[in-house]
This record gives sequence, C-alpha cells and structure tokens, in this order.
Amino acid sequence: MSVTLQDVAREAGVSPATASRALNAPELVAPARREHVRQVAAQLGYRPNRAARELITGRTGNLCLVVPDLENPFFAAVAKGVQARARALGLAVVVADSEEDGHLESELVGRLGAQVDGVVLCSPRMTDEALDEALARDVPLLLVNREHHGAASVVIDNADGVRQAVAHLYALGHRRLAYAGGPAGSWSDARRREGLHRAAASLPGTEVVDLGHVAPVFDGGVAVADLVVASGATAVLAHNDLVALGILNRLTSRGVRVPDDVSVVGYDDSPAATLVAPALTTVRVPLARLGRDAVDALVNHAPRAARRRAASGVTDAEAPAPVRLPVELVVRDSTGVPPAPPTAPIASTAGDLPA
Amino acid sequence: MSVTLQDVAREAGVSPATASRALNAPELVAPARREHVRQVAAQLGYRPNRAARELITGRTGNLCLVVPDLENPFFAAVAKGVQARARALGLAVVVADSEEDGHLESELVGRLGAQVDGVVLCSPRMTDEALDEALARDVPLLLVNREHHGAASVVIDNADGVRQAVAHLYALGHRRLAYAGGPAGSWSDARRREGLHRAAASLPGTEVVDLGHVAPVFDGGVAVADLVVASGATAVLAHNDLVALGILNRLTSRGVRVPDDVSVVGYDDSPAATLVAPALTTVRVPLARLGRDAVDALVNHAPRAARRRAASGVTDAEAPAPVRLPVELVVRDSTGVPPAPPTAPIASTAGDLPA
DNA sequence: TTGTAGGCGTTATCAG
DNA sequence: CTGATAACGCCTACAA
Repeated sequence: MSVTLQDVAREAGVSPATASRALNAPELVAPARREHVRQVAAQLGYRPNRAARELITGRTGNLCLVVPDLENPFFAAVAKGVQARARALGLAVVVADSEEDGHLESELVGRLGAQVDGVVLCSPRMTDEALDEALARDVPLLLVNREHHGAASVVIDNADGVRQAVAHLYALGHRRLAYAGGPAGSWSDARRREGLHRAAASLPGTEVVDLGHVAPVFDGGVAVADLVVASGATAVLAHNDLVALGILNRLTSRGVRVPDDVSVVGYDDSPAATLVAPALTTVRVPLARLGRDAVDALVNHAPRAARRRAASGVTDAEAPAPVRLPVELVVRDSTGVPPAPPTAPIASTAGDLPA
Repeated sequence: MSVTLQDVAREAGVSPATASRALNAPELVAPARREHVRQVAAQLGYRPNRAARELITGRTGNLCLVVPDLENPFFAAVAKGVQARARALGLAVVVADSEEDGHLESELVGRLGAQVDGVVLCSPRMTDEALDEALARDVPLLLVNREHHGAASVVIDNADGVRQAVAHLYALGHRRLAYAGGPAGSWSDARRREGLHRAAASLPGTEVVDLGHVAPVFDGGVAVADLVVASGATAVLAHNDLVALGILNRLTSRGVRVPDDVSVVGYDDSPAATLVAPALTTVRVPLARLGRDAVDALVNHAPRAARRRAASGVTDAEAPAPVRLPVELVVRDSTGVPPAPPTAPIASTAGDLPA
C-alpha cells in the first residue's frame, strides 16, 4: 500500500486537513508547519491518490484526444502538440483512434468523455446531429478542424490555403485544375472546395474539374490519379499530402511527368512531402500549434469541471469564436509551368493569347 | 450531476448493493430483478463513476503508453495497435511522448505510472539503472523493443532482420556494406549491429563499414549519406526507414544512383517506404502486432493491480520470457547488383571471379 | 438472494 | 491558522 495523506499527517504531527492544505493551498498554513509537512511528504514519497481527489473535486487531470487515424502524419503531429501542451499544464492525455468512423467516434467521446476534464475532437467524422448530442454532455468539447454551432473550435484557414495554391498555379499558366477532394462529409473538404471555386471564379479563364471524394490516404491518391490524366487538367490539387503523394506515385509510374506534364499540389505539408522526388508543393498547416492552441482553448473555455454544479442551470457561456490559424503555400518541385499546347495546328488558334 | 448507482437503486426499488451486483456480478441476483435493474440503469443513462470504483478496487481501467516520438511512423503504428487492443479490452490509453529523452521518459513513467494499471514502454531511451528504478515501482511495466533483466517484454528479431538483409545484398554481389546505426545507447541498434557483424562474418569476403550513430530521423540519413559515398561501400543498411529515406534523398540529389551505384536497405517498413522512388527495400516489422501483443502481455502478466496487497511481501512471479516477433525482408527497388568494377584494367584482375 | 454498513483517500465546510 | 467531520460514489464483507 502506498503512503497516504494520513500517514504524512500523522508523521508530521498535524491533522489530515492541515497536511492537505500544506500541499495544495500553502498560503493557508503557517510557514513553519507548511515546510515541515512538505518535507515529511517528500521524505515518505507521498503521491496523492488521484482517484480520491477526483471523487471529491470532480476533476480528473486528464484530457481526451480523439483522432481519425493515429498513423496519419497530420493527426500524429496534432497529437504531439496536444500532448506537449497538456503535459506543460500538468494534464495527461487519453488518446483514442476512431478509425475514420463517425459512429465509433461518437461512442469514444461518450465512453472516454465521462472520465476526463475535456475532449479535443480532431477532424470529427461524425454528423452534425451526433455532434450536437456530444455537446449536450457535460464534458467541455473542443473541435479541431471543424466548426459547429455552439462549439469551441480551432481551425485552419482552409479556403485561404486553396486560394494560395490556385493563385500559384494560375501564375504559372494553369487554367484547367482538377480537385481530388477529401472524404464525403468532410467539413474541411467542403471549405476547401468552396474556396477553390471562389478562387477560380475570380481568375478569368479558369476551369475546375471536380474528381469527387477520395479516401484521405495514399491509396486514395493512387486510385484517383488516372482520373486526373483523363480530366485533361494540367494541375491537380489534392485534399491532403497523402493523396497528393499517391497521385504523384501513380503518375510517375504511368510515365506522366511531374511537373512537366501535370503539376501537383498537396495540403498539410506533412513530413513525407519532402521525402519524394519531385518534392511536393503543398499548403503548410501549423500542426503542432493546432494541437497546442486546442488545449489552451479547451482549458480556458472549459467551464471548470461543471459536473458538480450542473444542476444550477447555468448554461455555459456561448462558445467563443473559432480560433483560425493561417496557412502558407510552400512551393517545391511538383509544380511548374503547364505543357505547351500539343501541336502546331492547334497552337495556331492561340493567337490571341499573350506570347 | 450525473446519475449514480444510488439513483438506479432507488428507481429500481432495490438496495445499492443489489444494483451494484446486478451490473457487476449478474449471477448473484435473481434474473427478474437483475434485468429490471439493468433496464433502469440503461434508461437513466447510468455511467459508473470510475474514480469511486478505482478508489475501492485499486484498478483504473487505464494503460499508459510512452513512446519517444509520436510523429515517427514506427511509434505511431505501435500506438495504434496498443490503442486498438486496449479498447477491445475496455481499457483507455494514456499516451505520452518522451521526445527521445531518457530523463523525461523516466519522469513520465513515474508521473503517469501512478494512475494506470500498467505501462507499455516503447523503445525506452532510459538507462538500465533508470529501468531498474522504474521496475521497482508497483506498476506492471512492459517493454517493447528492448529486453531487460526482470522485465516483461515484446521485441522483434532484430538480428534476424539484418541477417536477411545482408544475405540479400550478398546474393546480389555486394561485399562492402556500410551501416548507419541508430542512436547511441539504443538497445535495438546494438542487437542489429551485432547481427550485422555475425552475418558478415559468416559470409566470406564481406566487409562492414560502421558509420557510427545516426539520429533516427530523416535528417540523420541526409547527414550520413555522404559518409556512405566516401566509404566506398556498394550498399548501406540504415537503422530505420527514416534514415534510409534521408540517405536515398541525399544520394539522389548528389547524382548517386540508387540502386545502380549504391543499394539502400531500411528497417521497419514504414508506410513511407513505398512513397519514394525507388521504393525502399526494407525489413518489415509487424508494428500493429507489436502493440497488440504488448497489451496482451501486459494484461496477462500484470499481477492484477497488486497495489493494495503489496504489503503482503509476495514478489511478482519472475518476468516471463520475452515475446519475440519475426520480421521479414521486403525487397523493392532500392537494392540491385553492385556496379561493375570501374575500368577494364582493374577488371582484368577479376579473372578468378565467375563470369 | 438481498440489505446494511463501513470504508477507500481526499478535500470542503465548518467551528474553534 | 488549525482541526474535526462529513461527504464524494462505489464495492464488499457480513448479516439476515
């Protein structure tokens, strides 16, 4: 059996209450006693029992992080950020992988949410309705990479990332752009698609070919690569780097040169982006910061462990405005000028274009 | 305030004890009552308070996983496996990233170990002494990727992986092999280095050039690549895929062709291995299984939450023999026959070699 | 088969 | 500033 506060109190010759205060509210206890108690505690190797503390305070000292896929470098990076910030705050992080499944995700939030002080829900795959339900629980919830009415969230500027990418491609001379979108129902995909169309609309002569929804993994990219070629687009924007990498791989093995024949742009700037040749032009997302800010927002916004007082009927303050983080385009080797029109006869029709 | 067992009991018209039994020891309660209680509990949305339960049972329902770097695909994969298996067993996982720092690692084990039923320590960077200390605590500890006297562990067959790689290279005709090792003090690196020398010794005419210790990340590989060239080796084995990828990248950008000039072999078969061109020949490690087996071993070996009974003086049974998982070489494009001797004059001395 | 009662280790609430 | 004392929610002898 480990050493309890009682042991410390007895050994120090004070009451348990005083011992408790000496450790948790030092200013409430006479300096001499305080030091004595602390010394005894240290000497005995006293470690507070978290369960007992939680039972009465209602606080666990744990946060929960739910991500769709731990192996996805995007989420791994966010997890690392969450981890680091939580540790700095003295909190532990319970991590759960939802396997890209909205139902499992909801279940995890329900199951794990009951034993933590707050939940960071990253790129939620669940429906808006499920989100509403989750929010109705008494656990503070923070969304990363998704906005939802009444929920606190930290997001990136999805549309602006696409805008930067499109501007870059446009400047290079591309006019026909393909888009390999994220999973159906993906909030960030919707934002990016929106941004894409808006950006294209503001750039005369631009066409967008929508390649539909693609699994946000390498193989998804491999699968959609042939559609890119068939689309006649000279450049393709992928929903994330994994997809872009898959496209790159498939194009290359088909003999389609990147960027000579087709330019490719990813999203996220995951570490893998520079592993390949040509290195991937991509939209850099401040991943670690996303995680850190998520924890900060959660801790600040969280109506301090309201469980115990929930009956008071005090509704939480309105969710604060989403924290929106900027992104930046990183130009590497996978983008270049589009190929010249195929043959002279056709080229002759281009007389009205600038030389 | 959430619904307690008392509420359920009252609502169901039974005593708290019966309610408790109906849920946790169904066979001890009359079928009719049992069902009634369970129904009421479900209807009220009763969720047992883990803190209260833990306080009395001494079990938390949590495992802790400590890894050196969550962004390293190797650990991400293990984490995913741990995650999945733990969930299947109804356990949650507290994940901590030690940032490749042995001291932080020890501290994390100490801090987090106190609030969980067991700790999975992955590729520990801490010293043997620190490990002994950690083992002395009352938390069941399981090592992944490292063996240590008195500790339960799940490891891979490090030496055999290297042996397979060397045999492959030897068969292709390579005789001078460079080794880009892992971090200084790395247990698995020591095993691989050992296996490398043993394998080389058994293959006549083989030489090994030791390139020393390399940071187990992409940039480490980039940095060591020039040593590979200078070493005059025709093939290089890297401590892991990240390093191999870094080497590949640097060699390629220096104009050294892979595998025509130099063959490269990685270790782990991380997802990134197939993202690059040429695809990486590597030793496949059953990552997810490593995680799953770790949880199983921990749960089975763990002297069920002994905290409460520790005073009885019953020492835990000796740690079981390490679980050793097989690995397999995956041959891809980054290995090939070594370049022919440079010029005719020199080639003439090779008369005694087979055509 | 069921109910009663005690206590797990801590903190909060009072009185002193 | 300090010390009793009462919870917190649950489990588990023990008694009925």
